[in-house]
Amino acid sequence: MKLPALQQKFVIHFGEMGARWGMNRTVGQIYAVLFLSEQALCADEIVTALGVSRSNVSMGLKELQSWQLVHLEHQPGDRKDYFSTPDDLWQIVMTLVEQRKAREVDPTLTVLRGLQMDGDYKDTNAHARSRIEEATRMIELFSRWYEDMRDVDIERLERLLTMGAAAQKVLNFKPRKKSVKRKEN
Amino acid sequence: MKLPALQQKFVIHFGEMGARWGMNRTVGQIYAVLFLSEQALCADEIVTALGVSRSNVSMGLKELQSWQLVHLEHQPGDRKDYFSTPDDLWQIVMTLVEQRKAREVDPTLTVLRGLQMDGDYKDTNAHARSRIEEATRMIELFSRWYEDMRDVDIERLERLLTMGAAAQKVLNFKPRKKSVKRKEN
DNA sequence: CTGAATTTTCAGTATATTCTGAAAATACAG
DNA sequence: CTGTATTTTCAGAATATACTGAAAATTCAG
Repeated sequence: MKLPALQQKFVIHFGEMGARWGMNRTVGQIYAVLFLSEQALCADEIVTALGVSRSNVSMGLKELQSWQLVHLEHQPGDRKDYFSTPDDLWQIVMTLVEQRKAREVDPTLTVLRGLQMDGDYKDTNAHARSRIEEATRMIELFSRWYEDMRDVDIERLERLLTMGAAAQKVLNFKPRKKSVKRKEN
Repeated sequence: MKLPALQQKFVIHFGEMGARWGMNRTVGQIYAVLFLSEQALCADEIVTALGVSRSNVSMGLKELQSWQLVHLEHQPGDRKDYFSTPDDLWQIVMTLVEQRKAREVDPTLTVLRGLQMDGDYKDTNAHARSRIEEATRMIELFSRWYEDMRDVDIERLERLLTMGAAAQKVLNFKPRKKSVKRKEN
């Protein structure tokens, strides 16, 4: 299971990306290997593909399972664990979004609401209070939207995305807000 | 500029979150302090609010400027630099999204397209090729949607989000795809 | 049961990141 | 210019994170 050069590049890039997504490099790489593989792979195949220790792969797979990004299966007459990613890329994207929401957005909402319940809240200065409330409102808006959208399948989503964009263009006859400055990269 | 307990909690939470968002804890905290403050603050005020070193604040502010999340200004008759966050929360959210896209999505798209240009590409096995192509297509779909949406102002966005959700509910008379399993939190 | 195959755990090590204080650079009033 | 206020840089220390190999735990065929 030595990886061909091209797949190597893919794997390395997803290692870097994984690191920005709250996994670490190895976890990202393990995922990438599984993503490209047609068959489910066992831990040792991943070890040779990536050249990292067996224990590292074991920990990485455990993390991917906690993200619900890989699926464990067995092959008849083989005691090993085999891992694979869903065939449906859309499902993968939704899982990623769901997990990030659970790890980033939901706890933030909990904290923000908690602050507003807090005994000291009324003593906080008006400006800070209104920023906290505004932030809460905005996050709730997105959460609600996301929850409505969560179960759309990909064909419908494509339609909705196109629709949203078209609607936006129509509404946008009026002069635009100045856009956020972009950064080259 | 010692922070009241409630604001302290807010700041600490955004420190944790900042860490998951590719800044580090201190950078997140600096941002949180500025976000809650009505007036622009100078570096030393942030130092006392957070109890970290002056140089750490200096580096943190530099990073926040590179993310375009804070704005530097001056007060008449004062040589110090003062920093603030935009009043418009919507603009802040758009900046965050823009930056993450620039740091996560765009480079990935570049790599994926690069692989397909690569001399070895045709030699790669069919399954890996089709996964790479599928991923490219999906990321392009979202990028295009995002680019269409980028300049919407908040009132319009609220309408669009509501519209999208409503449209989704109407389309959803037909049986749903099974949803991604959710995790409690 | 027993023992081989396999996975998991974990203490210690290696690596990477963040933070600090001191020194250097910059900015500008007088 | 000179000197003071301010910000930035950076080498080294502190901290946090990731990785390994060896040992322990688990699984299951015989």
